[in-house]
Amino acid sequence: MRLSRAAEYAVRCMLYLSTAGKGVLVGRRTIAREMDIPEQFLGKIAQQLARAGLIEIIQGVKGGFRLVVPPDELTLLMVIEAVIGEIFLNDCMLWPESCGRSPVCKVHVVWENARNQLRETLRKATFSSLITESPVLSPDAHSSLSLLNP
Amino acid sequence: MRLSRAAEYAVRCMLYLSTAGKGVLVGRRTIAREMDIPEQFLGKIAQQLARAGLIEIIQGVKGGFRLVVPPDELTLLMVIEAVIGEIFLNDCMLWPESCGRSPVCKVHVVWENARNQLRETLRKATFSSLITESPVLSPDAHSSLSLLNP
DNA sequence: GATAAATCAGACATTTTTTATCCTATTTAT
DNA sequence: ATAAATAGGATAAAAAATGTCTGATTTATC
Repeated sequence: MRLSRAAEYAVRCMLYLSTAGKGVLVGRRTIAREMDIPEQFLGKIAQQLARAGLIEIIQGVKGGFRLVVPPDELTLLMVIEAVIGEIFLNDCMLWPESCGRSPVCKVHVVWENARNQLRETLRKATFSSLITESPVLSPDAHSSLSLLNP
Repeated sequence: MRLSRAAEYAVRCMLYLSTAGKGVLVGRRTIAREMDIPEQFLGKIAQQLARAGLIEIIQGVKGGFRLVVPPDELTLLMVIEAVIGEIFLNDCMLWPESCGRSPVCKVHVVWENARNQLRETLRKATFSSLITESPVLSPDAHSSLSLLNP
């Protein structure tokens, strides 16, 4: 019932890119170092974010990632579902036909409500709201100052 | 991000016991058969439900399970957390000290809200409300009639 | 054009979690 | 005593998650 680490990494990455600003190119290594993400793993996650149209990946020397969606249109839900797929809280909701109890059973109604609530909460959380007046980096990430105070 | 099958089984088991009524003894094999749960696995799950004080396990010939809590006081939250532990949606909320971003970062506020909402929704869902006017058994479970129409 | 720095993409490895099952012991009605 | 039922620890099997390795590709720069 927990968020995967990959999704948590994705959020961290997008927080960093949001702080940098839409369209600003940041190297993969930089993000990995600043946000405590295994660099190769970040590569995999970035592919998913790119496929979802949230970032653009630039190859070659001076390559890296850049935010495509403006932070005030980017939501936690978009980032998380880009990585873990559409959120479902239980199986029978995902494959109602395999359960046989779905349309009639009130349990599924509860779960459906819970799911909708959760997704709505995550949809309301834009990255611009998440980075305002709130440090995104851990206290010991000194070098981040180069980004925040250019 | 999905509910474990064990928790789903637990819910099914409690739905059956709730239909039977508080204090009514039902054999493990019966529940397993009627609710499509592997019998040995159900045994394991029942131990957790018993430890949480939700059911009582009777050994010996004519043994089985019986509901301790009345269905109108029994909630989805109680059953699910008895099996999977207290619900947390992400790690940093569970071990804030390991993250270093917890108290300041707004992401965690969002997740905390989401968590509270989810738990509240599940807390409001009592088993008495879940079994009223709603068939709990799959259509092909003929033998269930012996329980429902004694 | 050659080189070096960067990412891509698929395969592979490792670890953790989940989902059971096996087997012996224990309990209890008859 | 016996037989039917569950307990509980050990173990197995499967699935998912978390990375890592390696060769290919892209691109700025010399």
